[in-house]
Amino acid sequence: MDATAANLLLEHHRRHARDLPWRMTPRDPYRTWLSEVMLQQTTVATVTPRFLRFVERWPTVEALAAAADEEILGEWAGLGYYARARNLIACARAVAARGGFPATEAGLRELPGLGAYTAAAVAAIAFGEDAAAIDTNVERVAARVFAIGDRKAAGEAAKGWFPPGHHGDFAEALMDLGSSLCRPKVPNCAACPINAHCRAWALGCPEAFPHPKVKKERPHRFGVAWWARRRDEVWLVRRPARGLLGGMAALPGEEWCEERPSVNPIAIHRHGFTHFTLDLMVVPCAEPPPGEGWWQPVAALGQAGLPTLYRRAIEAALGAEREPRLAA
DNA sequence: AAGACGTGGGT
DNA sequence: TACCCAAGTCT
Repeated sequence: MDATAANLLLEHHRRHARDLPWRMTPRDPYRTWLSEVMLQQTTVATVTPRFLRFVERWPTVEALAAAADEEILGEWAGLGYYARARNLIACARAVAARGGFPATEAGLRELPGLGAYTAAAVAAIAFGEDAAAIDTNVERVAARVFAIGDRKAAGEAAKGWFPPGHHGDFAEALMDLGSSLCRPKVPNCAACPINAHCRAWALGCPEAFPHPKVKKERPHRFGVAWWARRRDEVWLVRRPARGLLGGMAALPGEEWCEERPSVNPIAIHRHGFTHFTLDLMVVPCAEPPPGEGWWQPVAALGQAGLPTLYRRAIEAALGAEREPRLAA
């Protein structure tokens, strides 16, 4: 592919690169790794404040490795995809135990939570290795530049495009381009530094590449969450370590199912997950259900580390307590 | 290898 | 409103 286009893009990036908090010089492997994991399927706008809190609380991988699981999971609460946080903990401890991050893509790839993309990104950005980090932005930009419909094929084609010695910068250049100009919808091709090298632009249909993903329908499920109150406290539990919201703080409850349970809820919270929609029925009960748990002061619910599902459900229940007439 | 896995913002 | 999508990984 065209080295001219690659150089134009790098030049454009040097002038227009966004000033993001994980882009310090020299690049810190810890911050590079942490930001890359946070950014998996998550926007820069969402990550930025959370990243700053994280590195203020745990400035080094050793500090993170020494923290308790619940503290880290609580700090991750609301960010979603909690397997990332569980892998983050395991990864930090493995890295601390071996005395630092592996400096190669292959070594990084062995760590929990580092897949093909993240291992390449950290190797290239933090260690200067010529590893091609192919993410959805790179796939989309390449799909348009080369007019390739298939995302994965476009990503493969992009590998030969990375300039030797500049893989980290080039990956960031492609990602910034993908988020600012070469957006999924309504790309701003007129302002693109490489539009003269773009086949999709020449064809007059940049939005036709890559081909759209096939969408599948989201089933509906129901859940019961027990609302056990005592003075100014609520009974919370910790969910099982694996699976959906694994290891996170939660309201106690039953297994979720396909049929609407016949209960008398104080509030119903509808929550959209990636692969299904949930109606969580918050049902008052006199005593906490059997099992482990703790009384959480209502005034300190913000420090409970609740994922958004339960934070919202609890807000709805507290609102219903205050305004019974508005209850569903 | 297709499905599980969260959430918030943009349109 | 409803849908699309985001710096993916794991099983």
